[in-house]
Amino acid sequence: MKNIIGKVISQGLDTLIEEGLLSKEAKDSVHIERARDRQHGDFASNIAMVLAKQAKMAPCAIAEKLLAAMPSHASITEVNIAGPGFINFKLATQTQSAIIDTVRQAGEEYGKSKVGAGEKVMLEFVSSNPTGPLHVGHGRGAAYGDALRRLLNACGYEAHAEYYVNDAGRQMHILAISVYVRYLEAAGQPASLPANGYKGAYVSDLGAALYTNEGDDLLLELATLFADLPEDEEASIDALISRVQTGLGEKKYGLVFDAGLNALVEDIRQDLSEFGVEFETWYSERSLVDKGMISAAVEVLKSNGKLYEQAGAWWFKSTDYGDEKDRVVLRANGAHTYFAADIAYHLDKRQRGYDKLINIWGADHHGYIPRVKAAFSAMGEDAERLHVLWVQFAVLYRGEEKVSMSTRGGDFVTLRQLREEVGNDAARYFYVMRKPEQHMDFDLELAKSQSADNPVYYVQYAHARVCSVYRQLEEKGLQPGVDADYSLLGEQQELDLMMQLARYPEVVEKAARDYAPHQVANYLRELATAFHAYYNAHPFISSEENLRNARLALIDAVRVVIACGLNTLGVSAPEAM
RNA sequence: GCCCCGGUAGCUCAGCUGGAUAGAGCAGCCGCCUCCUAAGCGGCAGGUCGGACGUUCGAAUCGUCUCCGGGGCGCCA
Repeated sequence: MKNIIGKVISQGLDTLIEEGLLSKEAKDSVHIERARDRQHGDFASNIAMVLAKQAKMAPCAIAEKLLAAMPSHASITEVNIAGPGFINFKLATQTQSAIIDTVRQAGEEYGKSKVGAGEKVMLEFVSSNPTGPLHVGHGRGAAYGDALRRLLNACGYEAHAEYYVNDAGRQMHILAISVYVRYLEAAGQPASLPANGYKGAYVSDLGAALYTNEGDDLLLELATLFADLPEDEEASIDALISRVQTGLGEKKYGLVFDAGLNALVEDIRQDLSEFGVEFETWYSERSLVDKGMISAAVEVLKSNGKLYEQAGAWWFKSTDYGDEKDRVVLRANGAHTYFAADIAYHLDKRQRGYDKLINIWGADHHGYIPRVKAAFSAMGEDAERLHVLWVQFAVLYRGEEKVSMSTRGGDFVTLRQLREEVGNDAARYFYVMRKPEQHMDFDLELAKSQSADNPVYYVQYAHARVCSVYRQLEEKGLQPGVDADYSLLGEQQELDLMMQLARYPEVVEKAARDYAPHQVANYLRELATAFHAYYNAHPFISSEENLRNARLALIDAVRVVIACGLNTLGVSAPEAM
């Protein structure tokens, strides 16, 4: 429809250009949008106002000349000039109603496009440290990342989801030590968890399970283990880690370490899977180390002249790329930093053939973005290929009270708890209905007690209502007709619905381009509103067969689009509620 | 101190590649089930788009400054 109008305007401009009123560049400025207000028609163009300056004419005067120069078209029933110089177009009903068949024929393919042209996209998200179960903050990243993947795939990209498992850092050793202390307790030993160890109940469960499996094999002399630990909390736990490591030896320590790691990764995987979020790959940080990829990456940077040595450490010149300060990649003690691993990881993503890399990080990591982009460039990659998006935290409230969230302290609401309370659909919709960079107040009391007010039900209800109408039809022994006369659909609500249906592919494309699934959620609410209004205003199962068939076809198209949209968000479209 | 994100109706938020009277949900008030699910619909009320200046025919939208809220600035991950 837009194309038709564009063509008409373009032809009109050609005439004016020939007459010397406008220059050839005028045609580059043609912009057509859907009219905001019904009264303005269906589409509008601001071309006359844009060209006013260049032509040294009043917008309305240009509009009038253009109007006279534009050829008529069967699909356009009305053209007029309004406001400061908008040209409004009204389309023929039969042109608009064609969308009904378009939608129904496309089915679940409706709205999909090929704009991505098969570009391989790596979407990395959640990637929470496997030191505890996912909490509601991670849920937002999961819902957002997965919706984005679905959106990109709908637009012809080949998007894969990856979870980067941080299984190589100090935090994992702290988890191991926490599990070990709980193991000792399970063995009846009077051990005590360091102040900054992981305190969640799941750690006790892991310790107890470890005792069940290994018995007394992993016991160490308590007196020497806990004697004379440094006063500083961090130093203390580091000392404890190294004592347990040497005391147990590599193999036994590995048992303890893996007991925590494997159980938690599996727990996270299952949690996400139940949430409808599946990852193509789970990428281990340790595997980067084991394959020597970190040293390889460091060597590349060294040979590119991007590293220098100072105070025994190797620094990356990220300031050359606009970062605030240079960053350490190899510490004085020889160990690589997390940053070094990340450099190798991003290089590996490219080497695995991904054209575009999208990372979704929590807001607490945003200061980290410049150095990663810097390193990416320094490796000879195009920084434009790397997009780092970040989601703001969901600040949790229980009524008026803010809920503190600390994984170490074990005081947090898990994603699983949230899902059980409000259900997957409500949780997912709630998460993605806000744009990611918006701070989000997540009131648990509200989500739990008033879950029926969640907008997801409003949209799902529209879908269920259409299904219900078709069930009613069947009960009355009627069949939806094959031939429907759409010219009977002239009611305002019917035209509104057709317009909404036609808009869906544009919404999907824009949402994918903006990395903004919330735009789909907003659209669905608008479509559902239009449907509910229609439902209340007009009976569908009317006695007049032609009208009935036309209306049934229209609402079936609505059902199809709602299902498409909900699916894009990872939310189900129930046939009954 | 520097950097990033937010500041739009009582509350939670859309709108932001400039465009016509600034939108939705919730909360409030008034109506609507002999009729396809009332998890619904119709109506009323509610706004200095944080503030100032600037750019423009036109600014919630762009620029500069400023105020408020949140976050980030490790040889942590």
